[in-house]
Amino acid sequence: LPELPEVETLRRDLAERCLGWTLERLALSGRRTVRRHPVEALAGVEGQELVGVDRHGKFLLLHWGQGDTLVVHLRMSGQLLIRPPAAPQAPHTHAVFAFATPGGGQEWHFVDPRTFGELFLLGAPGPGGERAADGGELGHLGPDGLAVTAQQMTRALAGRRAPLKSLLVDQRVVAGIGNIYADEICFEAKLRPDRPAGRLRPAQVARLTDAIHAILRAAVLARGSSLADEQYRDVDGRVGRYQLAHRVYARAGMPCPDCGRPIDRVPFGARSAFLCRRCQR
DNA sequence: ACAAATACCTGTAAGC
DNA sequence: TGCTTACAGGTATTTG
Repeated sequence: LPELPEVETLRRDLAERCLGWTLERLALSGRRTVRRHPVEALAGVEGQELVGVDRHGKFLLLHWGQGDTLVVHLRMSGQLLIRPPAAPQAPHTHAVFAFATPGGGQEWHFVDPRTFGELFLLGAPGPGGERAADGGELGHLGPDGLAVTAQQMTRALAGRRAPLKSLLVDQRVVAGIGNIYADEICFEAKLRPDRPAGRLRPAQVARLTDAIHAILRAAVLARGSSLADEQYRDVDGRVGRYQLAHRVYARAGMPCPDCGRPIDRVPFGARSAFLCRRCQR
């Protein structure tokens, strides 16, 4: 599912191929796709040129020529596909961006079976006319996972009794990590995901921060993870390959790559955590 | 202030 | 075979 590496792969592909394209029409058919503000607020983006593609955590930011920023979040099952003009739409296509391009025309199809994903215009007035407070709709996000420092992690973890994994997936602490990469990061750092977050020694916080950077960077290089359902696809519909490098996630019973002991699956909230009891303390 | 639980969804797989 | 149930999980919201 789309976490930081998958959204960063999307960002890079769009920035490489789509800058300078002019949005001629944005057709929104999904009833839940725009829900933070009236859908009409997006009409103003039509006619503008795509001038920048940014990312904070799992949020994709599309910057347009007249200063608007359209935010895309794929949540669980969202995909953004580059398709030729008037290409057939896959089931659950909720938005179609039609562009004028140097080559003639292209489309983006926003596909999202589970409808958790969303689009919104940064700073647009909400249903009651109110605007988001300081920092906008993204103001709650912590530092991006690729840039977070050990000092920032130390501050965020201090005094917290919650399990380490809970804080790794808390977007206010560090933005971009989800269930898959939290387990992989804990393994890389040799720390149990269920240990209290506030009791890490400075050397362990440093190891954790290094692990965050190393795992996320490696996953970006591999163009993200596609799980068994192959739900995650890039703009061309291709799967990632970092799932081949997973060492603990969804690998219960398989040998730990470092010590050979079978990987454990332990209940974690309403879900699970995967870890090696011998290598992770 | 913090922590834990729940709602939101649908496709897939497992179980009977 | 066909049905029911459990599970996958990011974020906002609610509850404790």
